[in-house]
Amino acid sequence: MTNHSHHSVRESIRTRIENGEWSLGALIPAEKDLSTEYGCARTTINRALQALADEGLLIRKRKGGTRVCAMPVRYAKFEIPIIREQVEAKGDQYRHELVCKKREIPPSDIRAKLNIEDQEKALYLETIHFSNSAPLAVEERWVNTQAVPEILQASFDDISVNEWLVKTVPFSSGDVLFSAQNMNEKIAAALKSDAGKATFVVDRTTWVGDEFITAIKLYYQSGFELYTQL
Amino acid sequence: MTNHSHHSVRESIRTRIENGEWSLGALIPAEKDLSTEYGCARTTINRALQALADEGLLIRKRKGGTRVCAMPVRYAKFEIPIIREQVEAKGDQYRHELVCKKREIPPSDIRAKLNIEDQEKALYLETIHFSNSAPLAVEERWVNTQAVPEILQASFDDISVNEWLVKTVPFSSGDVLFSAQNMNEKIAAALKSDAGKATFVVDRTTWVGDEFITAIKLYYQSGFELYTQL
DNA sequence: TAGTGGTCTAGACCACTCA
DNA sequence: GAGTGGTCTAGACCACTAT
Repeated sequence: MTNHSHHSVRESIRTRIENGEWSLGALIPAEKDLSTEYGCARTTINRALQALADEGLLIRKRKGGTRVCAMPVRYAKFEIPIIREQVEAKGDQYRHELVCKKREIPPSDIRAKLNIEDQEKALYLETIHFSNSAPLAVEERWVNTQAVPEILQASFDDISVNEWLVKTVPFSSGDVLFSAQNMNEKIAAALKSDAGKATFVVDRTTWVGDEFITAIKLYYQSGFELYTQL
Repeated sequence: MTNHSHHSVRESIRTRIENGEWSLGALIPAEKDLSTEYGCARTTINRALQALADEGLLIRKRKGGTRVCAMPVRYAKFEIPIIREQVEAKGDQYRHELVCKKREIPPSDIRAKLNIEDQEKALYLETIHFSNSAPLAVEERWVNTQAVPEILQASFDDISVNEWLVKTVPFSSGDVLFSAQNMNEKIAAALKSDAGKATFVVDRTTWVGDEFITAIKLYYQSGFELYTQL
């Protein structure tokens, strides 16, 4: 086989693994042997195998060689969606409504998450997101104003808080917690639903470097689904 | 700066982006210029920039050059967990109970998902997963026995259906749907909870090549959380 | 058409780790 | 110590696309 391109080599190896040519945990040929077999440079084989190792299909060790992963772990990768885009992707019209904006001392769990000192105030914002004038999600957000003082001057008539932050601190890190909860009275009222209905909850904390920016809790309308692929 | 390694170059560029040296959508220097600046081969720069492009931080076009992504999209990546490991990772003891196993014609939505013909039977399995003898999740699973006929001979005393499938068809593709639902009477009974409580639902379809293997619906105990990082 | 990224090569050296 | 993967280099050619 004379195959030139790390893509084709990668897919070829992937197919051979899926077809069971090498079983779980088995050693596959060394890079130099594969480079002979495929008739290309070792660099090309290396590139292909590294990609498969990144995917979790292979495990590679110097001297130990390359093995088919014995405990294949499936990773799912999905976008943390911007709600406006979620809505507009469906062809619906997006709208949001800021229902609360105040500066006050956050509760202790938020203080801990955002690393805010005891008597320090933060900005609290509550937004309802609409899809075709039906409420899609309620957003409760605390912003660490020490980290992003400019936000106190921003108005959120045109863009949502989230979009403002994405533009201002675009490359942040974060963690996310998904769960299912029963709506309380307040959330149910905002979503024009009934208390007790199941709501998909996304709880997210965001930081840049070692500064915590914001903590968000999103309650989605009942029936909401998050899709992804393996 | 004389820096030799695509890792360090990658992190250096990442930091420069995060620090706003190049703004959203801005053009960054061409590979050959960066290779001069960093004092390394163009290949090394290429490797670093490709990695950042994979992450979604950069957008690259031939002739058009490399730009900081104007609409940064955050990706979350997480493992599709094997329940046993989820449980044992917490130091708890795992146990499962097969409460139903039968061959019958699946409902139409399952037939569509698994591409099963109208009068064809499939295998239905219902399992309860326990963590320290407290029910953690209920699993409803349909298996396409035309794709995996060996499963009819397997007993599931030691390992769960999921683990059997992972071992037998390790490298499958799939899609996943997360949602929040209110427990119905049956699920609530299995989880020793109450009907109406919110349950985190994972709905997953798995295939190999163009053959559909299995469709799973997992109902998690109320309070369950799925964690991931950005 | 010219400039950019995409890729391949051949060779080299290093780092790790198994025996 | 020896065999494996990890990485870098310098040069080359190609593919795409903005102008």
